[in-house]
Amino acid sequence: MSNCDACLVSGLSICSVLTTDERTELGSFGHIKTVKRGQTLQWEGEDSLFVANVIDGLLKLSTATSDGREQIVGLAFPSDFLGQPFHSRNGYTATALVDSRVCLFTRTAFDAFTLEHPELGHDLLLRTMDELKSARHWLLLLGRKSAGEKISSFLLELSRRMARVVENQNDNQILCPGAEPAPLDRITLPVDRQQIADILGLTIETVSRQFSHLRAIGVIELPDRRTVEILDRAWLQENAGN
Amino acid sequence: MSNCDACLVSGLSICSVLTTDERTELGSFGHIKTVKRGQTLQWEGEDSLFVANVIDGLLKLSTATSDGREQIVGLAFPSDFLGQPFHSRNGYTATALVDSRVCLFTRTAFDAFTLEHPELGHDLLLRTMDELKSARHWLLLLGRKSAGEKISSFLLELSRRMARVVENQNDNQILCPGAEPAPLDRITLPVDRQQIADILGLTIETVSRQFSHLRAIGVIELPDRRTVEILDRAWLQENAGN
DNA sequence: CGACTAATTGAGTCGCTTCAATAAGCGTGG
DNA sequence: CCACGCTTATTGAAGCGACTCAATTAGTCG
Repeated sequence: MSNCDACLVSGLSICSVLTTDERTELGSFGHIKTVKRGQTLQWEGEDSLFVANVIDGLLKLSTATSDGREQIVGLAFPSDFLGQPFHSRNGYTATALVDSRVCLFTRTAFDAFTLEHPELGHDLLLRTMDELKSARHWLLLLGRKSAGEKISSFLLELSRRMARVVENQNDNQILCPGAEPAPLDRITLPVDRQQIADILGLTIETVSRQFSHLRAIGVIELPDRRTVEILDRAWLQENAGN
Repeated sequence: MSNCDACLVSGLSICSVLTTDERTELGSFGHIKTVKRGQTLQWEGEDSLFVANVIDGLLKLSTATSDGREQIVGLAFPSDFLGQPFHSRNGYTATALVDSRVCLFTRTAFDAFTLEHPELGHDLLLRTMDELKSARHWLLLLGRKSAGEKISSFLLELSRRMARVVENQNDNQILCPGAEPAPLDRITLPVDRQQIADILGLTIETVSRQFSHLRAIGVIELPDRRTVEILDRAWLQENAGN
């Protein structure tokens, strides 16, 4: 049983639509699980036994071909929902990119609870629609953009999402639904070059070359391999190919 | 006002979860609209004023870059749901590929009705999750598959989906939820080469060359430019790169 | 039958990948 | 604290797959 009142993401996660009592009830059959970096929470195609809220850390959602080519289909940041409610099989593999904590529910119990609380189902719908929207946006990126445009898009998107995470970490009680925090100009990359390649449908060498190129023309700085500093955001926006 | 009892897709569309009375109520503020081939039902980024059920025909859902590159992000077959409930802006452009008919609802009225009928919202959730699943599957295709694998995947997927449409046309009253009809070996392509290219993130020439190659090695036959006959389905499955 | 569009085929180019070598971080233990 | 080894990233050179540009052929419809 988890302590929802102290939950870092209770204001942004799916739980935020519930009353205190309802949240306590849902929390009574959820529990917190630690997922170590590299550990896989669920495998694509296997039985969908659990759903979860990400409390902190970061996970990648991925699919792969039988011969081992991988495509990352999403990233799950704190407060994101994870898993396949009402479905018997997992649609993707979920692996922790850094040590993470998730609030885990058995799928069937969560399903039943959702059916009794339509507002939860409604919030799930909105979240799923949002994910669908960004997945489709990513289709355009993968299908039609050049390597340079992919990198620019990635940096802008990451800057935006990381800002939300940081915002929530700094002050998780004050919530401004819909209000977007200012994007970060200094990003600590949560993923290595190979994973950037797997997100953008490129190779590690191409990612590296594009980074070097952006640095050479003064658009970004690379203080160390996990940090990107955006010097010319406008340039990135003009060259993201949107 | 539309006549739901005579609706060709009432058994498969989102309406199927409603009681007869509810369906009549929903139908009372829906109306049937004809969309001619090439006509656009909604533009990406504009106000989300309507949602719709596809009754018959076929529409493409697409996004584009500012310089005109297009990516098709989905196809809407009869009984598919179209639009952005609970969202103020359209997430994609929807254009009829052939003369089509849709059952149109004003978005706000549909939203209100959905909130009063949780089972409709629940069905919407399941459909959205399904679309998300296939969108993510498509990310793997666009990001990691070769042109040949893309074409193979496309033919198999199309064969599967067209079979469902034909099944429903032949006998729209007998419903076997979950039961998949046998995939078709003779497909009438609902799209031209350019649109196949826009779906697969390729050029028209590459699509054409891949088709020619498959014909040369005896995997398919091309009786005319809108027909593909699958001679060796197993080969396609082995070379679809899943 | 002739004009138009869609599709195919060919030749050449380009961008990304592949393969290979070097360099830079980073943790460990001396 | 620095040397050492390991992992991760960068850079270079060569190859190839898909694209571009261009010409031809095959359908389609008045």
